[in-house]
Amino acid sequence: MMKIFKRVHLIRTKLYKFSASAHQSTSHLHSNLKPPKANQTLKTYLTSNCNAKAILFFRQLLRHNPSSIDSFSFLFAIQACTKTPFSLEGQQLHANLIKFGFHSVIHLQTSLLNFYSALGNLLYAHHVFDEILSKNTISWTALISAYVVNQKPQKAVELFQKMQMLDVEPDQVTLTVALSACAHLGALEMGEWIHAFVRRKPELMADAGLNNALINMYAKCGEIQTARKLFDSLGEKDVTTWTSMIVGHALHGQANEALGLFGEMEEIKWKNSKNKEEGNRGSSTILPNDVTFIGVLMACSHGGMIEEGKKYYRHMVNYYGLKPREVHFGCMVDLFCRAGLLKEAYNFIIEMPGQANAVIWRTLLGACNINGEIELGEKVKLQLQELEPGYVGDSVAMSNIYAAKGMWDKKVEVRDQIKQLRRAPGCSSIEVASEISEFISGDDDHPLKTEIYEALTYLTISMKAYDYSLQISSLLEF
DNA sequence: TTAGGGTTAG
Repeated sequence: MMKIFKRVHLIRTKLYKFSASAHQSTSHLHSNLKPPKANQTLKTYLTSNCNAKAILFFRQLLRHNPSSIDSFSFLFAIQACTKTPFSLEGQQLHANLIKFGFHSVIHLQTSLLNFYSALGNLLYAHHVFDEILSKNTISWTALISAYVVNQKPQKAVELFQKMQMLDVEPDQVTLTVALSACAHLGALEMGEWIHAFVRRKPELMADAGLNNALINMYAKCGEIQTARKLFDSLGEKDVTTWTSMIVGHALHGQANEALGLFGEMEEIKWKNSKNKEEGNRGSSTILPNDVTFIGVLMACSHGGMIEEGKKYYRHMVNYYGLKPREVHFGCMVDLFCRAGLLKEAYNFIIEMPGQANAVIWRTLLGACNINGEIELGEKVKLQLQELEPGYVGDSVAMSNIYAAKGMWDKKVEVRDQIKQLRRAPGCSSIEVASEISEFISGDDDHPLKTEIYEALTYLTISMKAYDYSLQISSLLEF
């Protein structure tokens, strides 16, 4: 163990020296550059979502007119890579901005953090954050957001607390992101603490996004009445305010409340269009979006309202012209499954455009388990075998279906297959520490488990960071 | 001309 810590220390020292020397040698360069016209073009591509064109244009500048590139050009180019995202091009930009001496420009660093987060690469995102010398509220928020977006809410909350300890003042965006983490975790106490913090500052209380995040947090933490009270108290409501509340009611099985709110939303729209005909000015119209319909369909599904669900689905497509996404198909399958209409669910999956994902098939497999549908269950299991062959849960569900019907031979057969699956080694992220990695996976109750995990985490970060600095130098050609 | 945001099936 000591050897690992020493190694980690050595790597960290090397990295620190690498990053410090880069800052010293090049940080003066960007300040002398004049803002070029080229940035206008880059920005136009970016706002019209022509991200590939933005990258190609940047490449042309780099090859033929590098003196016209400043830190703004890099910023727009990184943003173009983040939106799509373009993984390799973004990393090449990272390498090039180091070459240009822009690596300690905080706007670029924060943008890079966001880029790596969009790739799902939290190690690099965190490493870019570590390299920021004077971390501010925005860079902290970007890091916390990266962990939330990548489904690590616990880490996000820890960072939010660390930020407080370091006396970095959170703003409305930080609090919104932190509330999202609380909602994911069901961390009501922390959510309430944030609400109390918000109440003390009038400028925060006026922020629409923050209020929406509060409604969502209360609803997800089981405090649906508090959520509704807050919702009713808000004067200005946007589509997300309505959607958050509809989803909240739907999750609590309150289908009538959810659908009632959706009705109110549409009523405002009707009133407004009538006002328009009569030449009066009404309040601003709020159109439901595709997420609103996820809430509506969830309400129908949780409330066992099959016909209503089908009706709203048609309404979404035919009246609002919204294109259903995979998630909407999933809602419909869930709707049929909860009502025990497994054939309908299966037909819906077969007829939906594109390939159904594993989650959708798994919803049906779960329903087959509850309803003892062996034949259909086997058919669904074959699909899942294709999509995610190593997923043990599907085999467990299948073995339960057999067991419930007393088909013990079949059950034993599947159980044996599960054992085979488990024999495959778990994912060990670090080769050098494979021994420890295996040791942990075999002993969940080990008294030093936390310490070992900590050491492994540090080691992973350091190794990755080292590898990252090497990659940067090999990527300098763009 | 700059960086970070909320709602999304199981």
